[in-house]
Amino acid sequence: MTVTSHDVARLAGVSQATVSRALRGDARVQPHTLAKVREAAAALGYVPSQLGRNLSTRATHQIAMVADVDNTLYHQLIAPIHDQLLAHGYRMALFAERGDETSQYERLLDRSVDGAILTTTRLRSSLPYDLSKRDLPFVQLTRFSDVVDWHHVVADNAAGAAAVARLFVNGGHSRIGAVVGPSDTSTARDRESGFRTTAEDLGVVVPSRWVHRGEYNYETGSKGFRALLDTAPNQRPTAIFCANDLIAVGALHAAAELGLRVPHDVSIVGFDDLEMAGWPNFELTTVRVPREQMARHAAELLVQLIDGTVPAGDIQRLVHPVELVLRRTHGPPHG
Amino acid sequence: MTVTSHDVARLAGVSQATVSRALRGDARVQPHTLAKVREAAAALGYVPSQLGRNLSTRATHQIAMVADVDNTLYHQLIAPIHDQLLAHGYRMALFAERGDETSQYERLLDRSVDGAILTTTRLRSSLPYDLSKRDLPFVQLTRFSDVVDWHHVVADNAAGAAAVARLFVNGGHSRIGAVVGPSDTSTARDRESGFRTTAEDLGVVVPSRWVHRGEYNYETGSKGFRALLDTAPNQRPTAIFCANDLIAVGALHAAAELGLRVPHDVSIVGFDDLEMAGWPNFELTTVRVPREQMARHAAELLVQLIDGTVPAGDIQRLVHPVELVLRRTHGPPHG
DNA sequence: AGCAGTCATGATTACGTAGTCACAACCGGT
DNA sequence: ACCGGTTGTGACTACGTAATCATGACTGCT
Repeated sequence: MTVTSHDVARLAGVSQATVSRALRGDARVQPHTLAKVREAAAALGYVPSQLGRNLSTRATHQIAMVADVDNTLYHQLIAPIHDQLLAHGYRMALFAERGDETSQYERLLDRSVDGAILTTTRLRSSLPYDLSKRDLPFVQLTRFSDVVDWHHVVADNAAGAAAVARLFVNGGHSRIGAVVGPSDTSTARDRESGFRTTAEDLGVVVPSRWVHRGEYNYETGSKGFRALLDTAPNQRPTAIFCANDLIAVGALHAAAELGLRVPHDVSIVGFDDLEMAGWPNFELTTVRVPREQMARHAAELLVQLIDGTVPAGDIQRLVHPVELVLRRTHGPPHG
Repeated sequence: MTVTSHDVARLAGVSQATVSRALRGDARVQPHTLAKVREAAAALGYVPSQLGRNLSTRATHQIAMVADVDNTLYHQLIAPIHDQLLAHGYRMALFAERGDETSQYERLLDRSVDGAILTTTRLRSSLPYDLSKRDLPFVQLTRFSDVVDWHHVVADNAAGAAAVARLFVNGGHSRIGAVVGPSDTSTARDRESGFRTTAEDLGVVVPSRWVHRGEYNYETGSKGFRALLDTAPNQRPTAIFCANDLIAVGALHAAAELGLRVPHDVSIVGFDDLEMAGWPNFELTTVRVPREQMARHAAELLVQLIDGTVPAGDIQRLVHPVELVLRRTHGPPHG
């Protein structure tokens, strides 16, 4: 049924080994032989079996991308990683995060992938620890685990959040709040603490009642904004730091529904600089995270870990600088 | 280095074959033996190699998802397909569409995937034809090729577009235009012709100068809208059908920048009903495509083609009904 | 011309699993 | 006690490739 290298060998009148060598471009095969093999392969429509190749070389040239497929942000990481890996001859298998870490575990260790990029790691995830014990090359992207010190590529979340705090306080705000992400992620921790400690250093305390916490999504922004703003004007913050742009968009919509003008009544600043942040109807002031660059960097690092260019023990902790992008959702406080 | 079933066999004092049977739950192994094997496997941290399994069974339980990773719409197909496949024990490998069809070809035929879902097929793509010749099970999702009649799961694009035409014409519009997708896709063809023929049947001709064509993205919407609307009020259409929501969003922003009120000055209707279409700042009238249902349907069909429940020759042409969603971007013409 | 060295190719084997076949132990019926 | 049948397990092999090792032909040097 399936055409194998043996079939090609038979037709070309050579051995299977020669077919294998010829089609992989081994320099040792005679031009004449090469031509015969190529011709036979083409005549039979031969495509080398990746399965045989995988088993023989103990490498699949496939890497696992563990991501949250419901979240826009991760989609934007997928494309650059895919391309970068492809440039090195690797394919991408997508492993959606669905809460159950144990199910990932076996699938990552069954030799069907040469390495992995983890993007949904929580602070107390043991998956990174387990994988490191088993010598599976992997890189944590955007977030990392506290359980084991391991390679990661992240944004300078603390610095970005600090820049927002300075923007607010230096802009004259003294009543500031935040809608932050889940506390078991390194991004949420670093963004929240970077924001709060910097504000405090500048003399403005962010009270806990003005910090709303939730998942990184639209709904958190919408609900969180209402929780902080739906009260008397003198009881509420005049500036809100949203821990990512999805939250900020939810907050913007909630503001519109509450009849609050942005930035006149309340300043809203996001984080990530998703494409939509720049759209005319948002013009969201936010912190630009060099996602594409980070994604490529992570893919590159992973490939180097796999081929041994970077030894697994030489832990890479790559922090990419971020940049405050000033648009139209921030301003001085009024009233 | 790697722990194999032979290692487990040695420790448990049984044969490799018994290990294989025991861990796959074969009923023929004695409870006593099963316990021994399980214990040995756990002690060694044994994980069955997917590579060995793949080669032995000639199945990978992995399917290829060929998609345009730069397009939001496809991201929303990925999650449901992923989950549906996972429920049947299949993984998903992501193959980004990067123009070069020949490169996909080999990667789909090297036995590393059991089947494929194609979402970026163009009308004259020969890939579906080639794959069908090679007996690779696959399903076309959202779009299909004209080159070969093959399984596909699509929305009723013509009916959806016809509903928009009726909405416009019955709502009193007599000057209507459209911003449509690339002419080499079945979606663009069916949406455009459904719209134009229905409008004509109702007595309103859509002139070619009011039909702008481009890729399915924001920029097409923005440019196309300007091309049709940036002229004297009596020279321009009062209603625009956008062939998808991304185009509609681009059009909405262009309208805002041109100072045109929607729907007072111009009605804008999209297609797809992306999540953002319902956001408070858009409230886009559009045609709802049951993406999730279609995606699951395609995944289900593919699994059935692979396991033979549906014979490859029994071509499935599944057309999902669509629904007009009336929001705030359509209305009667003024002036 | 003889010999070490190179080169192209073939023969054989490994990779890790699952499937086939063989076999020994045991069963119950006569 | 003999025999056909069942049952659990082991031995062996296939899957398709790449790597290792072997071999015979040829090269260039003396």
